[in-house]
Amino acid sequence: MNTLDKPQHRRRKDARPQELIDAALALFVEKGFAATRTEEVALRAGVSKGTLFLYFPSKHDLLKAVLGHYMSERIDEGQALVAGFEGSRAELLREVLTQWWTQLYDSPASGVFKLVITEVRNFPEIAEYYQREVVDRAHGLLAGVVEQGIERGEFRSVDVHGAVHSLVLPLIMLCLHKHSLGACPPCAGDIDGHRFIPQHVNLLLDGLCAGPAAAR
Amino acid sequence: MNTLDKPQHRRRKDARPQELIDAALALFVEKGFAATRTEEVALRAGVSKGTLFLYFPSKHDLLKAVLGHYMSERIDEGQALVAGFEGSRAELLREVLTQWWTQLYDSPASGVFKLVITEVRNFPEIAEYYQREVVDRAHGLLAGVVEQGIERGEFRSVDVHGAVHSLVLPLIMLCLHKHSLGACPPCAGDIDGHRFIPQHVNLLLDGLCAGPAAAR
Amino acid sequence: MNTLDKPQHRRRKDARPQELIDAALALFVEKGFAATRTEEVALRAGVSKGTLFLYFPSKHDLLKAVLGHYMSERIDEGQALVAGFEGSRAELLREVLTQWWTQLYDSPASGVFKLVITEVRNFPEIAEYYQREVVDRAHGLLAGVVEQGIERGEFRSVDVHGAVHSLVLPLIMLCLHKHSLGACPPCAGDIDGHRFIPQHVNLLLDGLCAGPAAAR
Amino acid sequence: MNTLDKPQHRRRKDARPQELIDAALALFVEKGFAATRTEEVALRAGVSKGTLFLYFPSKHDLLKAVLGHYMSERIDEGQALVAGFEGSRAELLREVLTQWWTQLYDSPASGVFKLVITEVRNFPEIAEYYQREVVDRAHGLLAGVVEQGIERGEFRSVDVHGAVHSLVLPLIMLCLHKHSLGACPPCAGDIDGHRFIPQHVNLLLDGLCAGPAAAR
DNA sequence: CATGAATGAGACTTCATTCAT
DNA sequence: AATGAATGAAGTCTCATTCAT
Repeated sequence: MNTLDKPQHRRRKDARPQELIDAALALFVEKGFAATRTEEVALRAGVSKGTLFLYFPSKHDLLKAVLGHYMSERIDEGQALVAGFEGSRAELLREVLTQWWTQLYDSPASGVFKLVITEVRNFPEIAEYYQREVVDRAHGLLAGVVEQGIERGEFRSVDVHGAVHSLVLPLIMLCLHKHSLGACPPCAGDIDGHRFIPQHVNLLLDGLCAGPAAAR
Repeated sequence: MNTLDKPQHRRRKDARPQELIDAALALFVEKGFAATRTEEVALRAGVSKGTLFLYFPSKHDLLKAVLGHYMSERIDEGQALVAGFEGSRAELLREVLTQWWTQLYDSPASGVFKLVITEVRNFPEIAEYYQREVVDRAHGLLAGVVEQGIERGEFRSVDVHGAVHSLVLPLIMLCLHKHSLGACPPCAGDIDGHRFIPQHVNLLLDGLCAGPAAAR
Repeated sequence: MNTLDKPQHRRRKDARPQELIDAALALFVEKGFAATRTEEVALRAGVSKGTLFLYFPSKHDLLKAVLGHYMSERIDEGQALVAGFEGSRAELLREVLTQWWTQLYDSPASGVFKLVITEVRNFPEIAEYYQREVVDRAHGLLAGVVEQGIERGEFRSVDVHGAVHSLVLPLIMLCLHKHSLGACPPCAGDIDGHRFIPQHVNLLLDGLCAGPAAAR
Repeated sequence: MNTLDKPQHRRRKDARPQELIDAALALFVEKGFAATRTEEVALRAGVSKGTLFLYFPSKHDLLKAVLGHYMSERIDEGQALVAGFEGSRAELLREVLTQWWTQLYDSPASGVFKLVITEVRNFPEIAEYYQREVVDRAHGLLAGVVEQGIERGEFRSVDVHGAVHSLVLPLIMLCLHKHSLGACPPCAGDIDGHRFIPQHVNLLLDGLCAGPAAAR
């Protein structure tokens, strides 16, 4: 039977894993891994309970697939952005952190942070993968930019790692908020990420570029 | 019946709820609410399965007790610290954020952030309580200080709420990290909170105090 | 999907609720509702613990299903019997009470009386249903016949409700006995329902038909 | 320490078992043995959980005490009533069944029937005791009276055991009803035992005394 | 491939019973 | 003798996973 005979059917079948992963991400992020039933994931993906297990041998493997799927490519994008940028390091940071992060913040992938925070201690293998493939790569990328900025005299000679954390941690926190308190009725619209991201970057770049700090 | 009549008996009974809450906090933070068995909590508190239910009618009520127990009083401390401080608003922020937050960071209460992030969407009643009693109060406290700083001419005229978020979100994130990736072998010592907290505060105060920002 | 498409599969699934209800009736009647474990019911129905909960959301719902299942249709039969009978009201009572009740007595449905007696105070919703759908309907049916008998001059002018109770209560008691003391070794065969029912009906019809009672 | 030194205390202590038995009867009858908690019994008797176990080694022993306590002496009373009666057997039956049974019906002991019906199959030892000490004695008592009535020519020559059952079963059923459906809101006052008992006895005596029954 | 009925380990919770006070 | 805190066996119910159809 030729593959081309049933394009619709075929396309569905090929898309299944991704549909299941998307459904799983949404539900795991909303309710937590343990509190999400496999049947809910299946139904949200439009298949039946048993079908999920044709594609993923266990709920735990589904979690691993979810976590492995969303971040690496984003970091590739970030690396490309940095590599191709010609201009001041301050401008680069502004560019990277606003554009790149805003995209991430707006996408479902923003939920991965919550999922990792929540589950990493229950599944140690995830820790190693995530630290290596996501945290270290992303941190390294930004640390390189800050270092260049210091070398070029754009930035004061601050602690590079600390500065990167000051830049990035609020952005991660923004993503966490979006999927926790920020998703609850009493505080809807509490924080507007689209306004906050550039404000935050500007404030920190001011700190980085400032002359010998006023009164310390 | 006087409390002193049955010292051993009484003393245990009075201490039990706190012991159970402490055990529950540790385990809920480590493994998540759903993935923690009530028996584990009981055993960690040194009692048997059934005893837990003498003090808390259900696992869910235990969670509520845990969440209600740790934060409010910390914020009272912060308010006292702010109210009693005479000096520049920059110094006040430095004081509050380093001393106060370092204490929080070092205590088990730091885990509450993870617990809230994780469970707030499963238990809507928690959202309202936490937003009102913790988030709003803490944010208001710091926003007041920043506002005073602007009025006094210490700080530039920045967006107050944004600035507070830039100050606070990394500190919350630090607490989350401590109980997630930071607690996993591959990244032990990844971030040193004791170093980072003052660095971060300084960097941001530089940004707040800077003259008309260089190139924006 | 046609029922005939999956004969084995379907036929089992369709039969399950009834099999479970039958098993539950037998065990609830024998041991009482609270003293019967759900797993016993499941095993007696030939399925495993969890399967029961695919068909009934809780043990309590199973009880409601059991109670709702056995009586209403029997009363329909009684009503048909009465409606279609042409002959003396005495004969009709003899017919209805011996034939109809003997069938009931011989069937597992006879246990429902014990179950209702036992559980009605724990589950108030059952009381209302049972009083309305079973007690009132059955009593009304017989009261109608007795009334007709009096109108036609077959019976003396007795208290209708009292007479119906005198007729019916021993028959209910017979069913209760069958499933309590009567089912215990020391008194097996203590009362022979098949002999007693017609004897009892005759004795009472004698009372109903008697001339002005001898010495009262 | 002399017994007379603490009359109040002493009297309480001596009364404890009976108070516990009374409390247990009420609750076991209302909710069933399995569904009644020992603590409820203790509280209703005005003592604490542990105290119950000073007087009864187990919940099951409490049940046995309850069942053994209420019936035997009533039957002694009945025997005395019968033995001392001079007059027609019909009058004797009327006397015994109305006076004696009405007392029973009005007292908490009426609940024992429900308790026995409910629990006899779970506790086989009860069956033997109850059949021997209560059922057989009471049945024998009445059967003797009916037999005498036949011998004296007062009653027609009916089946003695059947007649006794026709007489007694509705009265037992009355007691059961009082503690089951009759105790539920929708049917309060449904049956008035005080009216029904004499009516029923009269109706049956009419049957017993009737001339050669009409059309049989 | 897809389904969904079935399973059974395991979770939360109750409660008879014990025992230190 | 009386209490009531503590225990842990046992019960109800859930849900990841399997497998006949």
